[in-house]
Amino acid sequence: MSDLSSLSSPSSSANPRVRFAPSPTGFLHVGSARTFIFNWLFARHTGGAMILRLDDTDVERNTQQSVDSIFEGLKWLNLGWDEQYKQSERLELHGKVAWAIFDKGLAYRDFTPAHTGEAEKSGAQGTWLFNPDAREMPREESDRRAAAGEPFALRFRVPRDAGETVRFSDAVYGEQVKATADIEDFALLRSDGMPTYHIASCADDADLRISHIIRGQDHLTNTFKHVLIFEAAGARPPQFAHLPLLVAPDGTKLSKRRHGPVVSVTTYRDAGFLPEAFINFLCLLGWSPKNDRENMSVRELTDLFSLEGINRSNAVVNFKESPAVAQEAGTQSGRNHAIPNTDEVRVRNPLLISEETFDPKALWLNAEHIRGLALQDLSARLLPIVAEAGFSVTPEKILEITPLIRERIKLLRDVLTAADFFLVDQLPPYDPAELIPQKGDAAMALQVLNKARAVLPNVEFKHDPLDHALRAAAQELGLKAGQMFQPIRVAVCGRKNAPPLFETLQVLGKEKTLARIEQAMAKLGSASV
RNA sequence: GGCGCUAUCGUCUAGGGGUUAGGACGGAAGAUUCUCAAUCUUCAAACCCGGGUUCGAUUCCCGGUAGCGCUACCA
Repeated sequence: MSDLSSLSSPSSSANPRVRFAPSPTGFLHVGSARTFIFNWLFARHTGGAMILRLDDTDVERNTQQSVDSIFEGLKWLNLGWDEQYKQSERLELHGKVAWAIFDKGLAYRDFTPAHTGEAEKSGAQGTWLFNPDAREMPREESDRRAAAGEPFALRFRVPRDAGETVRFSDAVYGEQVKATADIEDFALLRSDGMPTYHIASCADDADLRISHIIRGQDHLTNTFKHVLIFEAAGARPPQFAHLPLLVAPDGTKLSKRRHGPVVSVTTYRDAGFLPEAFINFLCLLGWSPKNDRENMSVRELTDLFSLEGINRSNAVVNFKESPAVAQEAGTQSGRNHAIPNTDEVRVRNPLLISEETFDPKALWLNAEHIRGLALQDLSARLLPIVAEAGFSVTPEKILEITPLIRERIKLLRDVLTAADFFLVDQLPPYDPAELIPQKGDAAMALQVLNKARAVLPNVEFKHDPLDHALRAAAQELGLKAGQMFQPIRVAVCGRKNAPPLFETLQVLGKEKTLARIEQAMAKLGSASV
């Protein structure tokens, strides 16, 4: 009954079944997100099923906060999944499979106390394979000590015959072979009875009829152990596909502590990335459609995705370490770098992340996707951001503003800085000198504004009439168009860099425009006296 | 230390025994425009090192080096 052979041979025509199996011990980071995405893409491309499984057998380190963070991130990705499981609710299965392996003589009890860890970890560590005393312990003695209540771990009895090998074929890395002589007798069950990752994962993969395991390359060498487990449990190993790892610019693996919030999915969300752009970006790290396409929708990615397009070398997420993080890392070097809460603080202040922190390509792709969005769609995504920032604007107003900023923002949150002057009643203070046009002086600025104030009340606030009126005005004053437009632009926007003038005035409206021109003139007057 | 994986512009990548080694981001310059963007054009920028195989290697093989991973009763 506990043998998995009956469970594990789906008919060959069955649709693929893949899983994403995060362990809730931290925030959902970009590497995990990419693994999820590749699995999802593979499932959708092949018409298979996507399964989400929480690998939560490490009760010590699991947190609800982490579970929440994972779901939060996945929800934002908006891809979904078909089935959902939790390993902690499947412990019985794991135990059964482990003991079935034991019953076949392929596992044994090890009464040696657990390693305390660090001691033999660094440097001089030899190649530990197993404790002969435990491995060779007669079954009677083992049973007796277990019956007496002595704690033990259950270990896999890795074959030790000379020349024996374990092999599997990886869809990305090709044929893999390893001598069993190089594989230690790994644990299946801990002394508290809880399953280890290896047995829980394999038992579930077999039971859930997972056909393809697509996961990070950090599991490549673990896979030999897993093949051993599958075979011992009488299950056929699934197809494996290992993904190259995502690493930081310094080549080390992504870590919240070292690299800050840029490795957390929700940071991208909060900074105003479009989920489809973020997905697009992640797909380009370690995978290529091989046709020079870069900007792709989720639909296109699904069509194009294949395991063959995955490459084998680690990819750098080219972010910049934020100054705060870098500085702190410097301060901490050589110390025990265990400052709690700092991660949390940064994660809760996503706005501290400056645009330059992100991988420039991610930013570019986001801008591309933003430009590709329909106006209605974009404005609908902008609205909540504006509202959350405390501005009360109507959807109609945002819709009017959207085309003016669409080509000028890289992140959704940029709406707050790109369209600020549409949103506020009172312009924040600015330097009156900004009002002075090229090759002009304060008098010219005043002259321009004065003219505008005279002309504008009688103009219809639409692009063309404004265009004609203001160009005519410039001509009358003997000024270049640019010299005419700049003082007005600064008067209404509070800065030189802004969307095209006529559209801006149209959206702003006559009343506000005239009021701001008035204020600008006052500023100039008081500044020059 | 042992075992494994990897190596093309700064970054993501395409390619592959003979190529001007392609694309993209970023950078630089220019065009355009009422500023800023967007857009367009152009430029700079790479096959880790050493052997071997070969008429010919960046490509295939071996070695080195480097990076990464695994080496837990973490996952």
